[in-house]
Amino acid sequence: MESTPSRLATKASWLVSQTAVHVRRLIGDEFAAAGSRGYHYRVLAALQEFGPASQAELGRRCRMDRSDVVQAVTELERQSFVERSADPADRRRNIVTITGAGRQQLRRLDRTLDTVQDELLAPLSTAERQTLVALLAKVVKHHGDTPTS
Amino acid sequence: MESTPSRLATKASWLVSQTAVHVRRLIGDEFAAAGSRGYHYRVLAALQEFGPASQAELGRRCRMDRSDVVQAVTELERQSFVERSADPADRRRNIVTITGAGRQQLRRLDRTLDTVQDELLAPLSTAERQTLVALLAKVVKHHGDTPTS
DNA sequence: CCATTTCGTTGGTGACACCAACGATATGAC
DNA sequence: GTCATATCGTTGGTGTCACCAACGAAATGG
Repeated sequence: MESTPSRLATKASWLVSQTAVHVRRLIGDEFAAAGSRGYHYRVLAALQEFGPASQAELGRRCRMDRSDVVQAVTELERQSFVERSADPADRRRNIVTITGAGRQQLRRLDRTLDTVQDELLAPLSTAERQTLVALLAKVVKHHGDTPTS
Repeated sequence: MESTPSRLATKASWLVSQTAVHVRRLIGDEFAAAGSRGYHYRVLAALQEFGPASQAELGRRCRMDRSDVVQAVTELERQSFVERSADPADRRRNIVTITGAGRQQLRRLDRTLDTVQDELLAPLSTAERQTLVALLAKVVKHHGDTPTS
């Protein structure tokens, strides 16, 4: 097997990107089989944990663009996993609510996601997994607090 | 600031993906300013480290699809960063060679990439950075040895 | 010699992230 | 109150990366 350039193999940016590729592969297949994708899971998770929310709030919580929330919610609505209703208190807003079927789908996605974590972190010990998660959390938090815009 | 669902924030897959998003943001801007993108860097790096190569070999080294190599090499050729020539020993192959200008571009991208590593890993100590790189390398290596196909 | 494989190429697809602009609505300053 | 400003949902784009199918040309192995 041809080896990859050391310039790449030793850089954190490359390793992160390639790991993310694997994440997408693992999740993509499983989610597609369930008729969902990453964006759908994010929205369902946010609704489950924080209750009904406007699309703008969902976007901020899930790190999604407003326009992508529109599409995700539309697709989830078509699958009867969420409901969209006008906010009487603020007529600009929609209130998005998760349904029973949505909760069920979320549980299903949660299960597959748990096995994905195991596959992804297979070569690491329990301690190493915790270390990796902690370090990545630190990086993500830092960039969340120090936004680009 | 609205917080993200704990389902997401605690999962390695989410943290990896979000970190990769930051990597793309950091690299994307800088590379675009230099008229390049990730694929271009990969090809230039492989050519620099291993010398002239066929497109198929570049694809295997850089984890790129054959068709994506075609486009990247075409664009690099248009910028005079590489040259494409037929392989006399195997008329199916092209031999791709990096040019002087290509080496210069690679050095430029290398520099910006170094500063990107610093920005990305800013919240981590030197020891933590090494740990993170080692853990990710283990994950990437594992999935490289255990290919999907 | 023929089946199989490899190579470059074309022309798609999908996921994710993002941007600009719009009308409708809410809010804050004055 | 009025008016500038900001927010919300929506539409309709764009770019990057990853990937797939199919093709002709060429090499290879049995």
